[in-house]
Formats: sequence, C-alpha cells, structure tokens
Amino acid sequence: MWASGRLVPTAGTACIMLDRAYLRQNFEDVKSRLVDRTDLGVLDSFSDSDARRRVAVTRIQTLQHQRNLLSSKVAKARRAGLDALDIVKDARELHGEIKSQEHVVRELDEEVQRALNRIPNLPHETVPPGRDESGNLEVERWGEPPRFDFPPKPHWDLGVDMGILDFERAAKLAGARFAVYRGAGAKLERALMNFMLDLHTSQHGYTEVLPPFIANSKSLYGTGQLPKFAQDLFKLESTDYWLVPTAEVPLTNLHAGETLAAEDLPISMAAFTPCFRSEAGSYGRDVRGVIRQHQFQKVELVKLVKPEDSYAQLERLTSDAEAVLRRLDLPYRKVLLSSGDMGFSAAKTYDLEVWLPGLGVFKEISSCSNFEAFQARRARIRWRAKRGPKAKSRFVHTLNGSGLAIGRTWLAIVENYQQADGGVVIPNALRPYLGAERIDPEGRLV
RNA sequence: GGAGGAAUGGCCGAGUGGUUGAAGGCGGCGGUCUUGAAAACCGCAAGGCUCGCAAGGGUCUCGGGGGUUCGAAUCCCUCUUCCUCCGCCA
Repeated sequence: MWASGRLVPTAGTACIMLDRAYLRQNFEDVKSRLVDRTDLGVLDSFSDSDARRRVAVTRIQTLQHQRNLLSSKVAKARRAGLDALDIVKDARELHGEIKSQEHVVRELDEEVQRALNRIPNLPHETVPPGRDESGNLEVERWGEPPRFDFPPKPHWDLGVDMGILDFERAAKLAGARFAVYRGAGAKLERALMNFMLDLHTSQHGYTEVLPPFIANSKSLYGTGQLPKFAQDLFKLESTDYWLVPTAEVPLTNLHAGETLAAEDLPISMAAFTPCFRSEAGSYGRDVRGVIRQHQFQKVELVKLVKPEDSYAQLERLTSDAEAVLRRLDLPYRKVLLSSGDMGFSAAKTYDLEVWLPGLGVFKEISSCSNFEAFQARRARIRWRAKRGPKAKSRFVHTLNGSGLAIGRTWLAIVENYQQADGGVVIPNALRPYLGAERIDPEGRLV
C-alpha cells in the first residue's frame, strides 16, 4: 500500500481527504451536505472506527509514557553505577504490551483510513444540489452555432473521407478506442497543442511544464484517483507505474510534501501531455469517432493558491479555458455541475461544453474545478504566510481545468468548420500554426 | 545490470546506544540601539496524532518500512532517492 500506516500516524503517512477533527465536530452537517454525493454509511463507519481508534491511541500513549519513565530511570541508575535489573525486568514486560497494542492501533488506523478514502469532498455552498446531471445549471452560452445549407457530417465521416483519420489501422495496432492521425490531421493536433500552450503562457501567466507521462501510486493518491478509481487507469505490469490519466496528476503533485512561501503563490502551470484512460464501464458510450479514446492529448491548467483566493482563481482558470474556445470561435456553453454530478475530489466544477453540429449535441471539452484543500491534504502541499512564531503552515487550495482537451477540440473544429465539399476551413487563430487556410477534401493543407 | 558512497530541521552542517526534537552557522521573525538603515546585541522560531473547557500535558517523527534493546538519529535488515566508477543504451 502506498500510504502504509505506522503504529501511530505521523506527518509522513497520515493522508486524509477531509480533516478528521472537522468531520467529528461537524458530523451531522457534513452528512447533510454529502447526501447527493455518497452512501452515508461511509460516514458512520468512519465515526465508529475513529472513536475506537482514539481509545486505542490513548492507551498506547499511556504505555509508551510509562516505558519512557522506566528507561530514564535505568539511565540514571547506570550513571550512578547501579545495575537497575528490576526496572529492566518491568520494562521488558511493558515492551510486550506495547507491541500487541501497536497491532491494535495499526489495524484501526487502516480502518479509519479506508473509511476516509471513500468520503468525497464537500460541495461549495454555491453548488446546486442534485443527484446527477439533471441538476446542473447552464450559466452561459457563447457563440452562434454555424448554419449549413447541407446536412453537417460527424467528424468520423469527414476525417476518414479526407484521409486524415484512420480507425481501422489504429485497431490493428492497438485496438478499439484508438485513432491514427495522418497528414493534416496530425498537424492540426500539433498546431492545437502549440496554440493552447502559447496562449496560456504568454497571455494568462502560466508556466509551461513538461512532466513525466507516468506517475506512481502515491501521486495518484494525492490527486484522488487512487484508491477508489484504479479501474479507470492503465497500470504498467509488475511496477508501481501508472500511465497518467491527466496532467493534473503530475502537476498537482509537483509540490507534494512541500511547504511553499506566500510569495510563491499562486503557482499557475500549463502542461501538454497524452492522457490514458481504461474507459472501463463506458462500453457502448461514444464508440464512434475520437470523443472517447484510451489515449488523447490535452493541455491542462493547474493552480496552487491561497485558500482565500481559490474561488476567484476558479473563475479565472475557467475563463482562461474559455479563451481558447473564443479565439477558435467555437460555440459553447458553460455549465455549473450539481453536487451529484461532480467528481469525487471537487468542491465546485464548471464544465465547458462545445457545440458539435455533426452530432447535434453539446459535448464536454473542459472541466474546471476547485478542490479546496482536498488534494492538498492528501498530497501534503502547504504554505506559510511568513516564517516566525505565529506562522502556522496551512494547506493550499488546488485547482485544475482542461485548457483544452485537444482531441475534442480537433473534432469540434472539423465539425464546425466543415464545408459542402467535405473540406474544412482553418480558424483564423490557427492559421499561423498550420501555414494554411483550409484542409481540402483530399486532406491537403491549402 | 555490477561495485562503492550518501540521505539530519527553510538551507549548510555536528552528532556511532541514555536530559538530542536534535550543537553550531546561515537565512527568517520580534525586539534593543539608530533620524532611518546597516552592524552589534537579546529573544522567538518544525510537524502529525492524542488527552484537556482551558492553561497545559502525553506520544510519534533525523529519507520510507521493519527489527534488536529497558532505551535508537546512532546497531541490524529492507526499500527508495541521489552521487562516483564500470557495463549497456536513445
């Protein structure tokens, strides 16, 4: 286990999602706030294990205290030239008792941890209550869906017909839910990556980071994918390596275990990475095209901020992601997720959904969330306002959002900018990156 | 892959079984002095868990885990990371 417990939890091993003391003291309130997010039984099992653990911890600490007293008596006796054999004998008995109590505490530690691991984050007060996506709130709609004087096609027809997208050969190479991009298709993907990174680093103040595309269990625990969602990930056989499902994992964990200075914050990072997802449990969903793939490329935005700034920063991060859609002139809507539709670790999430005329639907292209201290507590990312007597360190708040998912941006462009002849016009903002104005029906950049 | 070496508080660095949660230095914070600053001097400064209404107490933490011992930063095992050399490789 990546967060294996010690006898008594220590700074290095006690990883929790919600603060235990907060949970204890606000138990009924927490329960009511999580009613749409989880089976409330996990809260009761936490409460029960936690109470038993505290009794056991108190007991072992008493024993350890007695042992320490005896040990210092031995030390004094030795210095005085005495052998202190009777004290040693008593202490030896204590030793056995402590050892057996250690097992009790260790088991209860793990029990508490297991319960905590299953409790999701508390939704922010501005989050609409709801069991699922039906409780979501559309907060904004931007852009005009393009009008066509022909029936718009889905991207899988357009891409395959132009010869820039190949599913059959991808299936031969790897399997279902993979795609091969060729020629203008591959170059469009690369142009989008550069366009997005350039925009965020030069206009929005993000630092570009190129992280490993593989992460260890500890990192995946830090951001909340583990232990609960292991089935959604690809693991490399007989190693502790996992393919990253999103750059959120390496970027958020970049400062894991550190105490940052106030002047370091906020930290804003942007990274391009491929993302790998097993898509277990999504059989039959989005089976055609490149909407749902085992591997897709994404530019991710991550911020580490002071708690008091985090909701203002969520608005900024979301608008940074929106800026990509606006510059590409892609119509979209902004949706505030309900408490039941949010991810496990999030306190508040906006989804950006791009209009796909070929499919006639809005489809998620970015998800921007404030995790408050949930991830920071697990990854132990702290900050300190200043050093000195009263300078207590606190957890940072973490945020992330796609800026954007490149595969879905690719298909949004193909579908929104499609022409009657089967070609695609390149959005103005992208032309410098492609050196062309359109992709012709034969898949050539012209 | 093979052979060696190393890991101590924000940083550097002492410390090989018994007031060492940890000397000393640097850096930080507060103060004295100063018109102000610097220098000098004085003082304060880790985290987790737990008991307690509180004041305060206890316990654990010297890369991670385990062991020996009445007692471990110090001894043993193991893992991780870093450094040096050899081999291999983009």
